[in-house]
Amino acid sequence: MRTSKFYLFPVKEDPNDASLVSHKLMLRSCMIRQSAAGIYTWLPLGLIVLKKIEAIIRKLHYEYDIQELLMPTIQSADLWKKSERYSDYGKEMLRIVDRNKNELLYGPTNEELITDVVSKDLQSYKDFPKILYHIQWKFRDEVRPRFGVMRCREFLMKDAYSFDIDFENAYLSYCKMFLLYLKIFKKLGVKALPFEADTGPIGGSLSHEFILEASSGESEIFYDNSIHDLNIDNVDFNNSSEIKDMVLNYSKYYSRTSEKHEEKVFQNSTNEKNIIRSRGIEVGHIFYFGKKYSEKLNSTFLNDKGKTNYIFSGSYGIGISRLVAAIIESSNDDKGIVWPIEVAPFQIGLVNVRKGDNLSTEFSENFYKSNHGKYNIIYEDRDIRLGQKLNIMDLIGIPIQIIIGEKNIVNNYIEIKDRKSGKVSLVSKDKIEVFLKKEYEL
RNA sequence: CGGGGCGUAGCGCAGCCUGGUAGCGCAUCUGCUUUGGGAGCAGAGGGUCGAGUGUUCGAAUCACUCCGCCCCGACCA
Repeated sequence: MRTSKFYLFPVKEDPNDASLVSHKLMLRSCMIRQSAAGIYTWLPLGLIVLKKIEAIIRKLHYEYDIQELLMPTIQSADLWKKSERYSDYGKEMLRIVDRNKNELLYGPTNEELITDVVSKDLQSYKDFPKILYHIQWKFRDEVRPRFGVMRCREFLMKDAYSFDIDFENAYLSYCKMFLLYLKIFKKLGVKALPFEADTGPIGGSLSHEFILEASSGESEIFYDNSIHDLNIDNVDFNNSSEIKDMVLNYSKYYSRTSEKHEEKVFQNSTNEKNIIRSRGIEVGHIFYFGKKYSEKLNSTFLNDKGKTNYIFSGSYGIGISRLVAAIIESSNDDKGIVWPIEVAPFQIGLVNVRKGDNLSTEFSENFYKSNHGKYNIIYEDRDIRLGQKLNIMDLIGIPIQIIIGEKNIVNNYIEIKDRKSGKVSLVSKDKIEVFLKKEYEL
């Protein structure tokens, strides 16, 4: 993408309405625009990031046979009355009445709906297990929306739902999702840890929150620092006992949110030098709730003895729109956003220092034309001052900045700047690909 | 839902107390000069001062009502 064509209107000054760094940077970098309290428009730059996160999540779900579907944003109140959550969910739920005076609602979550959908198809024990997910906009009428897309009313969530024949299998699904979530966050370049958590209005008996450590986070967390040493890279997802053992390994280390925190247990189970008390942003939440919804909605199947049983379920959410803000919150500096390369809107920022210099412009044009299919490039091709070009690249957090200027190009060199470290490398123009491969595995 | 603050040009703000028909910086447009980290000079365009009602000869300014947004707390993905 050329900046001369891209919808990008960065601003220098901090917006008045924002207090959180991520919120300020998202507004300044032209990623989002507010439309009402807790409701935002995603502008091209922001949407690219959102889509990148979606793509990574989709890919990993697909690898583990978890299939995507798409449920509506608007749901009928009937199912919610059956599950008795129509009244329980309270004012958080946005209620709508249609022209025929039918009660509808803008979905805050989808347990009822998906349970209803699958119960018509999953009739035999042979049809299990199944895990389905969708990526859909949700609406929760927050008491106090704040911090930009961090706590907004309309937000994008990936929510998955597992269906099993008994507790044993349902627990295995839970464990699979537990590890999958760790995998996803790692792939996103984000350090999120699992914490024992409250189940809230979703209900159930087993629950973990995945939290990204950040001082501005709303969750208070307590954990054993050794949990960082655990590594899931070599777990075989086709081996049930390996999966369960790995989750068990995690549960050996103390890691709880404030709702579940017990100071004495913490101190007795954790080596003093490993005690971490901190804050963080909840980016994922998984629940096991068994028959809670299948009983209310009468979702049953026949087991191998021909007997009718209720389906066992769990649900698994990742706040995609919140993740965007959370990543920025944990990765920024005084110049702006520092994207992990995995989710950066563009991997490479190609900066032509001076449009008037023929050699630089010719090389920049050629490099862009022959490489924008291979790499994700934003090409600064405008005739503006260098300071602006570089500051914008830094603000919007482009990880690799290739700078083409007359001083170096006459000697067949270009500069490659690393956004995170600020390190600038002088690279021969024929060795760019080698350099990118070696340094960034591109 | 309790407490506080704010609403004036695309953005950030001043003006309000003490009423007299709106100003600054950034951004935008034009011209010239500049050109390796958000340039300089000269000029230009852009505002029913959140909405309504009232007081007044006269309201951005005073009073009342409403709306919107932000922050702190309680609550929550």
